[in-house]
Formats: sequence, C-alpha cells, structure tokens
Amino acid sequence: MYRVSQLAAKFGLSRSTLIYYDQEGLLSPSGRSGAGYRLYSERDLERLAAIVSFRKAGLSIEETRVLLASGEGEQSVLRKRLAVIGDQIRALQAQQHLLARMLRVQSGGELPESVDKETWVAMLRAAGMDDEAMETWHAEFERRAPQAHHSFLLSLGIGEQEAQAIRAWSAAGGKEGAVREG
Amino acid sequence: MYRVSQLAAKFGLSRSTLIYYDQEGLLSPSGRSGAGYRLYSERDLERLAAIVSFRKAGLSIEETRVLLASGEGEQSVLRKRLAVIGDQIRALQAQQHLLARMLRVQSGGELPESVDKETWVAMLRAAGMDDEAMETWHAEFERRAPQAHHSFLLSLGIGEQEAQAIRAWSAAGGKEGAVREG
DNA sequence: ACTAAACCGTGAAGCTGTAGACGGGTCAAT
DNA sequence: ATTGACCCGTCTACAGCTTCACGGTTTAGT
Repeated sequence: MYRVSQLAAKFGLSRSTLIYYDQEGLLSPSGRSGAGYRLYSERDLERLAAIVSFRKAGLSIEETRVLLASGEGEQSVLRKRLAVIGDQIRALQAQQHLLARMLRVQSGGELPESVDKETWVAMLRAAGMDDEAMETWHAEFERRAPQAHHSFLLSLGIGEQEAQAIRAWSAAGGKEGAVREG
Repeated sequence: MYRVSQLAAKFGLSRSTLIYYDQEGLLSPSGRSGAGYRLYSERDLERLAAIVSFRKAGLSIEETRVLLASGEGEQSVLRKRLAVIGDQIRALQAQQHLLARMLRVQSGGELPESVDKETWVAMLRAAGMDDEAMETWHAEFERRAPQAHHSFLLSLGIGEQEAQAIRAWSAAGGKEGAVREG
C-alpha cells in the first residue's frame, strides 16, 4: 500500500496530480488509513501506469477515462487524437512562419521567407537527384505521411488542386499525368 | 468609432475577448459613449491588428503587452517563442510516435501526419541520396535560404541548438563536427 | 408613444491540469 | 512527552478565454 506522495514520486507525478485524478474519479485509492490518508494498492499502481501512458500521448482525462472503461478496443479515441496532433503541429508551423517573417522584417533581411517549388527542386538537383529519384521520393513521402506530404506541397506554394494531382501521381507510382518535377 | 461587437466582428474575435483585453489593459477603448459603451478609435483598431498578429503567433497576453510597450526592437520575445514552438512540436511528434505504436499494437500500421527527422532522412535515402548528397543539399539550402533552412530544421523537431550546429556545418561545407545525417 | 429586438455593461462561474499555501496529523528520536 | 521533520487533506490560483445572468440602452418599426 502506497501513500499519495510515494506513488506520485514513483511515477514522476506531483501529489496534486494524483489528488486531482482522485477527484475526477480517474484513479481513486482502494483504501484510506485511520487518519484518512489515501492508500493505493498494487492494482491501483497498474491502473496508474496505464493512465500515465495515455496521458503521455496527450489524451485528456476524459479520453483516458473512456479508454480505461472500454477495455482496449477503442481505437477511435486514439485516431482522433492523432488527427488533433496533426492539426496542432500544422498550427505551430504556421506560427513559426509568422514569427520568422516578423524577425526578418525587423532585421531587414532580403532572403526569401520560404522556399518555392523551383528553389526546392534546384536544391535537390544540386544534391544529385534526377527525375526518377524525385518520383521515388514523392512516392515514399505519400506512402509514409500523406498529410505531411500535402502540407509540404502547399508550403512550396503549390495550389490545392495541383497538390492533389501530385499526390495521386505519387500514390500511383508516377505512371501518368504530366506533372513534371518537385 | 466602433462599438465592441462591431470591432470584434471586424477581427473575427468575440465580444468577450475584447472585454477581456480591456480588463487586462491590453487594449482599452479610447472613449466611452454617454451610456458607458466602449468606443474604439482608428488608432485602437491599428493596435488591435498588431495584437491579433502577435496572438496568432502564439504569444501570450503578457508577451504581447511587452512587445507593444517596447516599440519595435524586442526580438528576444519572438526568439523565445520560436524556441518554445520547437519544443512543442517535438513534444507533439513524440506523442505521435506513442500513439502510432499503440495503434500498431492493436491493429495494422498507422501513418503519421507530420514528418520527423528520421522519417525525412529515410525518404531521401529511399530516393537514392547518400551522406555526401545530403551534405550538398544542406549546403545549398543554407546558401539559398538560411532562414527557411532554419525553419525547416525546426519543423522536423530538431532543437534550436542542433539546428544551428547543422547550419554552421552546412555553411562550412561539412568539414567538421559529428553531425551525422538529415 | 410604445414595443420588441438587438445591443451594451458588469460580475460571477466554469473550463484543464497542475502548483502552492495553509493548518493540522504522524512518526522517529530524544 | 516533546521536538522537529515530514506528511496529509483541503482550498485557492493560474491562462485565456467563454457562457450565463441581470439589467440598462439604442434602434427600427408601428
């Protein structure tokens, strides 16, 4: 049987956090001592281990509760979180761009704020990539991270329609269509 | 002279937000009507435009206040925020990996929505790039668009320090240091 | 002149997840 | 029995808003 601060230390959490979990009904100690102290059992410890891993994945208390209640099969919650993370990363990247632009305006640099399609292609060519290699690269990109592939294309200033065309072409292995490079 | 909801609508904010900014002393209306209504001037509008852009970059109320107070030259706040964004993106990518593993355990494979350093390197390798080619590529990137190069490295979840190391190495033509790949 | 809708102000409460303060309980050593 | 160190439970606060409630104001329409 662990007391609250002991258990907290064991998991690198703060005492307040465990108390909060108790209040939320996410992890209530299986017992109390004579003095009213929270006493956590081994079973509580295991549950906490699961909680911690879900929380590390950024799931909310509520989502964590759902997952613990529903056994294992709840993929939807995880998938949803994955989508949210994607959105958040994209939002942060947008902020990066904003900040970069602000800093450049102040320091007066003349360099392009972001790379366009031509520059990008030129850089890859300088590194020895030929058309076929770029095709392979796009295909890999599409296979491993379709969303990121899309964002990347847009970041080069490529329009939504052309981006979709490139992706379709990548997915098909570059068989058809006249998308030339990049 | 605008009234609070009008101004809010103009900037896509809610009435509450403007009232909150007023309470915080971030943007107080330059006047009040006979009935005590907040009246915003053109100057207020300009100030709000600045506030909105800073907030879009993820700066806190407090940081925004500092920037507005200190005129222009306050780059430190922006740089600090840039570093924080990098941390956050890295944290989110770690969560992506965790979630992807969880889902993979439960079913088949899942695809990430944003690319990290390892994935990026793997894609370039798949397209036939070797270490030397990557070196050339980094050097080109640094030469043509240093700022974008920096942003790009950060977007892969690479830390500020390592990013600077890679850039220095790129600029020097990859002569020294044990920066391995990417 | 009057009414209804749409606006305004203030104030309080709520949200998430955590940190910290407060006063009092517990425990080993004296 | 008593000191001190440490622990406990409970309560409050934080960002950055939003929502709600209550009551006054303006405005358009009749």
